[in-house]
Amino acid sequence: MSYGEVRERATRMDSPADPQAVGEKNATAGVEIGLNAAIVAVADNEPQVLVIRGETDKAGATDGLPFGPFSPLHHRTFEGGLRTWVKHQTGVELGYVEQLYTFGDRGRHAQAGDVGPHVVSIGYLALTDAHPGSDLTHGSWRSWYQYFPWEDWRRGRPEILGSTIEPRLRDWIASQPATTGQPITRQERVRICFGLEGAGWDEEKVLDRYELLYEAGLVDEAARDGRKAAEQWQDRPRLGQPMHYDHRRILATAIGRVRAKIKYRPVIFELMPDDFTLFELQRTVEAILGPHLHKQNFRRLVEGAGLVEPTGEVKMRTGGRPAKLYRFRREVLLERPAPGVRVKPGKV
Amino acid sequence: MSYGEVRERATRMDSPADPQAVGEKNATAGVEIGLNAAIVAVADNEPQVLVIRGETDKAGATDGLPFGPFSPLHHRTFEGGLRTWVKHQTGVELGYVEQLYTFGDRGRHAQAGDVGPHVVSIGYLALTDAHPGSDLTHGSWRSWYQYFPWEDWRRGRPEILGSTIEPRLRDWIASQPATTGQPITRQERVRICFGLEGAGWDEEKVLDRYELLYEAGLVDEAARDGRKAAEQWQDRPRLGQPMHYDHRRILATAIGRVRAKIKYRPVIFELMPDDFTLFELQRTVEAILGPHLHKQNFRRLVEGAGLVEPTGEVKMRTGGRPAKLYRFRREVLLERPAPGVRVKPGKV
DNA sequence: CTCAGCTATGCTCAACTTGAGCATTAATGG
DNA sequence: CCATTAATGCTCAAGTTGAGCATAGCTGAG
Repeated sequence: MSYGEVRERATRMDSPADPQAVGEKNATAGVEIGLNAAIVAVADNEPQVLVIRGETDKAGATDGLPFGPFSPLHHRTFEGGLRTWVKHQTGVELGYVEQLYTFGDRGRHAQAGDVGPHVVSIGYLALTDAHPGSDLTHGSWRSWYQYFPWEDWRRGRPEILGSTIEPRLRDWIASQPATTGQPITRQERVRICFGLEGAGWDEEKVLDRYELLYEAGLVDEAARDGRKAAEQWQDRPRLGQPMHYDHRRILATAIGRVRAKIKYRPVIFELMPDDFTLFELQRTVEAILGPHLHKQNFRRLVEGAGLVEPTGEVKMRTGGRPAKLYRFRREVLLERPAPGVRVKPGKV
Repeated sequence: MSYGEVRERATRMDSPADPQAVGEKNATAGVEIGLNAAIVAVADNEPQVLVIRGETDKAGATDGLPFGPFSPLHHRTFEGGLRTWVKHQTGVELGYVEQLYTFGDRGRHAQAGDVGPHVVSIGYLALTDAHPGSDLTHGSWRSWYQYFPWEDWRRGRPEILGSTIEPRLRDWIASQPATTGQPITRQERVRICFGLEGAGWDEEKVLDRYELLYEAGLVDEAARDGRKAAEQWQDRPRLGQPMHYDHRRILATAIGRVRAKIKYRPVIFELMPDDFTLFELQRTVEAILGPHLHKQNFRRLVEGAGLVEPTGEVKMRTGGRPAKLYRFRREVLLERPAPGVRVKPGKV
């Protein structure tokens, strides 16, 4: 299957304020299609995302997701186009690829005052077991929790929630106009999204949380897009590192999707080497999901679901008793309708 | 929130072979954006989808989904654009709206030999409790099982599976080239998708089943798109009514998505009147999902999940004992992280 | 060489959920 | 008034889940 020739070109990240820089062939049109990919790997128990470093603005360097124009003349399918330019641009061979969402809202994506060609970006999630640090020609790997520090619950509830996010959200709640016609109050939205007042943290609501922070004017992107920011919080610490355009939103979508997906599809193995110990698998799942999992139950779950089989080897030097090595059992795809790591967050 | 003025225009369905008919402003471009909506309602215990009748070809009239071009000049958001033109075109006020997928594969969407402007269509799912038969200005309501008869398991396993689909698929399996490099055989794909040999029917795999039938050349769209069809099956009965372009594929995506969604989001109530009996609710869920549900357990589930509350009224003339009327409990959204009708198909 | 320390792995148990069916209640139509 | 038809209530066995105790088998310090 040939997807046609591919133009190599710098990523859009190199010229973020210049909409004309993309898609010469389509420049006269009202609409251009761009593909954005959240490319995810796990290394050293950290969920890594491939970002392109942008130029430095007053707040420091701003990262963005890899971006490539889609030209129907060169690519037969979106996914084919994506795989090709990601390979050319970054050297990374993608494994699992899934379309996330098509973003086209004016005012959210574009810079303020944009009246030029409209860019519709199709967000993709891609998983790979590429070793971070290997042959990247552009871009670099970053922990996704840099951009979403409140999503990392592996060492318990993240500091930033109590210290910074909650106070700011309380202000936002307090400033709600009395004459609200909203079906649901700010207070209740915050409660649900952030699991306050006993509501429980739902690790899949990554996008909801980000959008709420955006709406409350608490992430840098909000101010940049012209949204009235919460004045009193203009100073540090800011809530996670911002990204170009709506890329952090796309990343939030991606994180939420992987977190949901690993529960009913064995995509976690896209992020693992061929052989692994059950605890390594658990660490990877925890890296993705955020919270700690109960070790013995995780083991029971994974083995019971027929997701893995022992290789017969053991891994020594674990720091304790040697651990059996396992591999993914592909046959599980033929046996169960929705195989996945059906974990629900428990205790350490 | 104003989405700007909207051009009223005939749906693309009126001129299916004329790619130039859409998006005058963008005609010079390589890419145009179209929005397709699978608009779903339930009436008389049938899941209905709003279709536009196309002109008659040799196989009879071919239906299509409502289609509207997206112009960034006129609409601020995709969803806003969608709601507006659906309202103008068909008179239907949409309730719940959700983006499904962006389709852009050449050769699948387009007519054979298409080298003109490329159309990227963004598929949407919309739910409404509009009464079929009410003020439709264009389009008409059709049971979605017209297009997917094998998905209707309410009266047991559909006839068409054993009588027609299985024999044809067996031929397809038998004709698999021996030198296959596929990781998974045709036989196993069929087994998983169609729940053969004890694999169990998964009502959410609507798209997988349709795509497999397409690949096997067993749906009319496959032959139309130039795919080598299974010669011996050119005659009737054909497998479900075909649709224009890739619209049946979009509808399959929509059906699969609703079937999955109602299990963890209370979207089923978008399809219900304000007050209803639990059995009416069950019938609606069954219409969507396909299979029969265990009545007492359904009741336990729905009440136990806090999804509904009694209105205090009863409905007489049920044919037996009067049934209590219930309404949707909106508060459930604030109480549970993922409220929905968590049914799993059981027996009658 | 031995034991403390550490991780892997095995096993148990109570609480809860789920699938299925029996039993009872309350209308309707002749 | 009774047979019929639904609606509704309840029980029970089997399976799942959350949590913790217990044992196994390395490594490194002393």
